[in-house]
Amino acid sequence: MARPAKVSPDRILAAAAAEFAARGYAGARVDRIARRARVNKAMLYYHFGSKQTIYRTLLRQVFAGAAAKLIAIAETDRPTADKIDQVIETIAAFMAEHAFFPSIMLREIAEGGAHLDPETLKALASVPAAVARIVHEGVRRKSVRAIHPVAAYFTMLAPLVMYLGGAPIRTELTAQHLIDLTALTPDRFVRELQQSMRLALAAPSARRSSR
Amino acid sequence: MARPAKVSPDRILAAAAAEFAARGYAGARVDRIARRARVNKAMLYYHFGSKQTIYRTLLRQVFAGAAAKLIAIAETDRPTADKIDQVIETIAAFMAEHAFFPSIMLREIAEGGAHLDPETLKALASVPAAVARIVHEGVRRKSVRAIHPVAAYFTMLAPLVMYLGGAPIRTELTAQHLIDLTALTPDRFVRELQQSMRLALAAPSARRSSR
DNA sequence: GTCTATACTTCGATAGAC
DNA sequence: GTCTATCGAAGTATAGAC
Repeated sequence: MARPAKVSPDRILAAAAAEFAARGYAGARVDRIARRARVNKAMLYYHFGSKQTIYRTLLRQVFAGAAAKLIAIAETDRPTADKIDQVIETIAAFMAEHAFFPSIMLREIAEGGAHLDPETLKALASVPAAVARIVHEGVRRKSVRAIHPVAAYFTMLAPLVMYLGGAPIRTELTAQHLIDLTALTPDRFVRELQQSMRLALAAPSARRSSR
Repeated sequence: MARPAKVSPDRILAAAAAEFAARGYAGARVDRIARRARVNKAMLYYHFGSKQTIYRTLLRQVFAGAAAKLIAIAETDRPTADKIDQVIETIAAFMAEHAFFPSIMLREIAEGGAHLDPETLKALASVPAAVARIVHEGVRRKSVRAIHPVAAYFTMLAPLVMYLGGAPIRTELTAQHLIDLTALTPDRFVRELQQSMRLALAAPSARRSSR
């Protein structure tokens, strides 16, 4: 559902992703989605039936895609510290590939899931669930300090989502000379975050290493 | 601009805060703001002139309020580690007092500042600026490890914003039995985050303490 | 499957009486 | 300052020809 997309529904979903990310559910315009997808608006209703259905289909796909990658990491049998490193890297890569994902995630959290049906909510929930599972295992094995897995989830992924989703406003703030972002590339940000999380989550016995 | 509010404009701003937080700029309805504020819609236009002006006025106030608290912390002469602890605590308290703040912040980041004028952008920028200043000072004094101050800002505050702003959706996920939030109160979350940040940001020489 | 034209609704904003 | 009534624009969705 990413960039190429030859079939109508896929092109529509790709266009919808950009529109919903930039404007939010309420701000998104069906006409604009149709135009961006280069399909007639009637086609869009022919395939999906409503704006809401497009939105839910899109979110279900993207949450399921992200969760699948995290679950694959969880099922590895590597040390938890490595898995956490991978979670950060993998989500960063996923968001780089699906640039609309951070914005939509930020908006949906703020929205309280108002536009989501139970199935889509379930897909959304599988993301923190997968991360929490990894952290929980680490805590059980005493390689991660005693922390609530959901607290760890937010500590790990919220910075990533807000940093990557905040790219447009940072551009704006930089243009107005209101903030100094010298040398903070996305790549460096990811490495800084990995480092911070290694330090923040390591069990006391496992501390000292900073790689 | 918080809860009590006797004068019309203040009541309008308080109502607008709730409406914008719950629905976003595009989703917010002027009629609903007027109703919530128990003023006639015409009064609302009499005082503010447009939906956009209400939004900008609100955001300028709230960002300035948050930044003021952070600047006060920055100007203290306590150890940086303590200041960082205080930043987390203070922002958490500020968001508890202004429950609409996290949602609006999440939305505005996703929106890329589309509805903001330069002055409001400046108010927004003063929040990360204050935090970055504290971190930068710590790095200079070698009590904080070498990290980009803006990276540290996101690592510290994004979890707080997403966790607190995500309260509605967590309620939803909990009701559907899709996530386990046993024992993760906001208070515990704040303490976990403070702990994580102490571990993540301490300079190598200053490590070992976990209080 | 595809398109044009349009029905129906909602919403931001204002006119104008008091 | 306050209210009622309403305008005009914009938006989702659909009917119906091809």
